[in-house]
Amino acid sequence: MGQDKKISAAVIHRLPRYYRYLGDLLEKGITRISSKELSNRMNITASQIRQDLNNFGGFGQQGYGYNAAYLHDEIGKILGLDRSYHMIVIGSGNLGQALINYANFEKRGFFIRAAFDINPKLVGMSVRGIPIYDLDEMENYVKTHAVDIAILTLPRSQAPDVVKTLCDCGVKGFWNFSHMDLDVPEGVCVENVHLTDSLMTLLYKVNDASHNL
Amino acid sequence: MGQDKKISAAVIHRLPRYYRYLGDLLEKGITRISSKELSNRMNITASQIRQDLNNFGGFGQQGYGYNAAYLHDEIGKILGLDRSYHMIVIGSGNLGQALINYANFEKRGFFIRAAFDINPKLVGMSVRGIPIYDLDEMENYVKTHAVDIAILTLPRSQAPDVVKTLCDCGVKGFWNFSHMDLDVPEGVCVENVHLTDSLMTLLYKVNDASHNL
DNA sequence: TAGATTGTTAATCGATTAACAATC
DNA sequence: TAGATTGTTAATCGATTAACAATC
Repeated sequence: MGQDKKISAAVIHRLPRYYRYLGDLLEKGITRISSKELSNRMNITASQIRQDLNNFGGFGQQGYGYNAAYLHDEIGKILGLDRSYHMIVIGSGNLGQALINYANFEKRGFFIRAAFDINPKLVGMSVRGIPIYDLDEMENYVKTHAVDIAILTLPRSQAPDVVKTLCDCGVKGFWNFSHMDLDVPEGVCVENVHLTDSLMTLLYKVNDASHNL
Repeated sequence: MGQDKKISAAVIHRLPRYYRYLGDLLEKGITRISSKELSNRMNITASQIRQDLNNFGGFGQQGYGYNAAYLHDEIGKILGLDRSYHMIVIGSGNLGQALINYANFEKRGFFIRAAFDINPKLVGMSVRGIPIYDLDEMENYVKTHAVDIAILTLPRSQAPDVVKTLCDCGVKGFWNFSHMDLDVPEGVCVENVHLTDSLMTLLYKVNDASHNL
């Protein structure tokens, strides 16, 4: 990416949010934005915005601010949105199918190419044109097709075996919706979406707020 | 919750993970665990575990460690899992229905009581026994039923109006899957699940890892 | 030029880690 | 009692915020 020093997780997690806000600005026809103005909209400090961006380069201009379209585009490149990705869904139940049906992914260049399941009722079906194959065929599929990312929407008990197989086949990215932390080799990346954990966090906040009335 | 000093977001986000690991230990029949042993399993430091827990009280015993069942139970109480919650789903498309179908929520005491949508094809249907009502009926429903949490799985354009109405009716918790940051009054809590942001974060990591080969 | 706002260095704040006395 | 491990204080580390010189 050009930058050398290690970027902290906190910064990386803010990048998609910057990207989203800049996209919104463009839709509203706003072409120019200062860190001050963006900080007001995003509820963070202008200093943090400038620090974050300067991890990757100087995208602004003194006295002017940032060109929204240019900055949007540059953050897109930093995130890797300037190319497309092949994805597969492992576990084609409700959540897996919901993700397959989410058409917006394609606009961003995320293409779900195949889905897998062990349930004979699902195998052979297709969802929005995406075929659901038997899980037994997964290994062969991954060996014969380029797969950038595996989306794990399967029960946790099955996750470790599947992950092992996919790692052995060279899959480097896992978007993990199974309620389990994965053990992967060096160089393999995991992003967890632990829905139950997320909901519990909300409960804590709601209860805490009601106690502090 | 008894504790007085403010608990940081970092700690709160780790609580469900502790809860999950302790539940796993119990399933394996492990009754006793030291912070050292737990730190090995969770890949964090023992020091952090002890610091985190001591925000809420002293749950362990010198020379012994922690009783897994007791600690699990106590963290459950801290999270508010000792009571049940009424939830509604706003936006009953693929993702909304997938969440309704996720039966595990009920085991934890999270009950989805009703769903809403504007799509006439969905209104009148029911999913796993949960009725889908017209969005117009939402306000009346919330005024006549106890609703702890609203799950927002609707397009972002519709989110602000719905949130305004629900806040006015006294809903205090939002589990937000719409691709937008919500503006809510003091005392109302939001937990965001920004799926696209999450996927972009994964892309960054995957690309970064491949550059550093 | 004068005004605005960046990029960047320095100061502050908070979170994590280390250390150890207390104690089971 | 001796050994183990907590609860808690102190040290370190990193992230956020503030400040300001550079410059468009």
